[in-house]
Amino acid sequence: MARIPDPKRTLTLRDVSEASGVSEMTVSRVLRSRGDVSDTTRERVLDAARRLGYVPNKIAGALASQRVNLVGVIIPSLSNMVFPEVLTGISETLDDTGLQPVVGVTNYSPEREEAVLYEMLSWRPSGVIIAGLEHSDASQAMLANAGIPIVEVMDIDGTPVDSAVGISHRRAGLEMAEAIVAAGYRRIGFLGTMMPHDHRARKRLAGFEEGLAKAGLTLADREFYSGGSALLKGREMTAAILARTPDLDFLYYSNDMIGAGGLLYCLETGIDIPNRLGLAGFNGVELLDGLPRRLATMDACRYEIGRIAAEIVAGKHRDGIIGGEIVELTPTLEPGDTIRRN
Amino acid sequence: MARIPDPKRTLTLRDVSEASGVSEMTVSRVLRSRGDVSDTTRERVLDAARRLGYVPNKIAGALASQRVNLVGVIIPSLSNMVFPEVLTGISETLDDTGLQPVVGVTNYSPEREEAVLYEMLSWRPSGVIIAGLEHSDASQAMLANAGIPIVEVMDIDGTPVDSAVGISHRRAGLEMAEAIVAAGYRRIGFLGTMMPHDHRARKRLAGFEEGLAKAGLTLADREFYSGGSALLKGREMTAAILARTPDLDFLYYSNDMIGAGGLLYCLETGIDIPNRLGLAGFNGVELLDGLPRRLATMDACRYEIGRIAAEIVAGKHRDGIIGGEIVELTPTLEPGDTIRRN
DNA sequence: AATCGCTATGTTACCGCTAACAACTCCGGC
DNA sequence: GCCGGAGTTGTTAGCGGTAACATAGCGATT
Repeated sequence: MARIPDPKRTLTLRDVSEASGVSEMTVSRVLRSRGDVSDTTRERVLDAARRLGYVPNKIAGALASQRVNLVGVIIPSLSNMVFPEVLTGISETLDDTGLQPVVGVTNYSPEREEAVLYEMLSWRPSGVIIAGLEHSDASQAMLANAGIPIVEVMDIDGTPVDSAVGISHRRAGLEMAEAIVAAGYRRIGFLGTMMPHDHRARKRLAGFEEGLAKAGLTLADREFYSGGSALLKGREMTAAILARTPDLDFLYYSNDMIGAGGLLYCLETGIDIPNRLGLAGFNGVELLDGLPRRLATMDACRYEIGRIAAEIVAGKHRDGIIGGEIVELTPTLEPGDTIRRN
Repeated sequence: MARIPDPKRTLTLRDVSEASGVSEMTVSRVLRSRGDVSDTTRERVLDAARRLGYVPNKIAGALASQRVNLVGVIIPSLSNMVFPEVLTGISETLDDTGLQPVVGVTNYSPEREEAVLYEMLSWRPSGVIIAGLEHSDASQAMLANAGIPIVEVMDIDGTPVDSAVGISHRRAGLEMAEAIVAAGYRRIGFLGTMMPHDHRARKRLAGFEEGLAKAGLTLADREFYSGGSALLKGREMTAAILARTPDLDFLYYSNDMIGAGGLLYCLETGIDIPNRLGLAGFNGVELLDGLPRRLATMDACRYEIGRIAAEIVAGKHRDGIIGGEIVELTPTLEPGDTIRRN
């Protein structure tokens, strides 16, 4: 174990510089591998730094260099399965850029989003990736004036501040409706969350109803929930909606988790899936692979969204282009075993 | 929209000070609500700051004040369900302390843990919450010399650097074994992950075998996996182990997710649960509530662990005590419907 | 009226590091 | 022998705030 000169005070460049007999500047150069330093000096410095257990102070470094290797990532929730996957895409892409993601969670609250954004911008990150296109006026203003790359992710139905990467949830809902109608279902129910700030779920529903309307149909019934175990809620809601409107022949769930609950419920109850009743969810979560039947769903391109957003922030996506990019990904319908095949 | 003097340059205290006709120091005082400032001045400053869209620079502030309102949180994974819940406990508790969590993910790799820790410490956080008690020598040294509160969470079977909050996974395994033996099961199989760095899963298994040994039993068979959809893997592994060792009468899963997969498989196959075959998992995840039967499990006190860890870092847990606290929580066995009742 | 004690505000000196530039060494080429 | 340039190291001046202390204003006290 190295001998620590003064256990109370934290080490600075000066300590390393004194321990190795060179100037602070040279130590700084060695530790950042920047500029020319002779091999012997480098070794001596690295040795001293290691021996002392020196950890650089990025606060001072960032202030002096006006450069911060942080990227703010603002998402509504961590318990949703969806966002961790976006994060994975971001992290992996950022890994070889020297940039580091810093995550903030808003719980679908615009006020918290504003607070989190303010806090993040006060650390002067080199970019921000934020879920959704809907933000408070103050948040919009902060994003617009931040002077750094901003990427709004998940959704492209709207006008981004700067860049955007995502899918059209309106279209996702619409296409699902078309597929369901094409499969011959007519009495269709919707089950989803009650969250007023989940704009993407709202847009999917709007697109879905639009798709039904094209075929002259409307939703036969709907059921909403908030909070609790999604799988359990899926069961309960399915039981409730079927009790209320027994002649439904299709249930569209706003996410796979409640869809999976509904699927389990129907299988137990002995309902003939997909003939008597069809089911579909949204997201394409991995979890579904382990279910007794494969729930029809639509992939949300989560990993890909994260990857591209990170590339844009890092300036690696189409070199030269600085901002204002809009990347629309197209989700694919996975019919699974819960929609009739024609 | 406010008129921005110079769109290129980012705003500083000086801009606000000039716009409001007071010194930078007074602006600083207003924005931090520290010290006495007259109401008229305060209003004038706040107005100017709002009008300009000023966002304070915490980098400069932190350097000058030697105070950083960040708490580093280092966890192995986000896709595990378990850690997001710990995070929730941490966030909620930190919320009214002015402290802010910053999350780093290691993917169960000691090397990445070391890198993430180094990166975090270089931002001089006011505390670190880190999962597990096993770290590389370098990581241990960094933690020991950081001069800030360190809380190692999840596990208490070992020696913490500073404080620790968690459960004894050894004992959790042992108690589960005792319960299973008491229920009359004798041919017991284990199914778990192959990750060599998941020390907690390893300790649970060790405790479990210890518990079996007390009754003169040993594991009849075992099956490991890595990667992929846990639910699906649970199915596959269950099929595999039962094919190989058909006379097993109990399956102990290292986590609820694979346990749930196993449960679904067994129900489909028509195996008599819990009489012909008993099942148990670990964690007590909310997901289980939606399953056809309630899987036996043991709660890992995730939320509580997060809450207490955050309190310790914030200095709110037993005021006066600075560090070196060890808090052991005791998980409770939830027998569910998959262990025979006597 | 001089003194005291507040409150409200300003001034100065850093925090720990890095950009920019200066300086010095050593080498070969003319 | 002098010069130019490359390679290496040092010096200086901030980056944008805040702690600590200084100062000004003003009513109350004696």
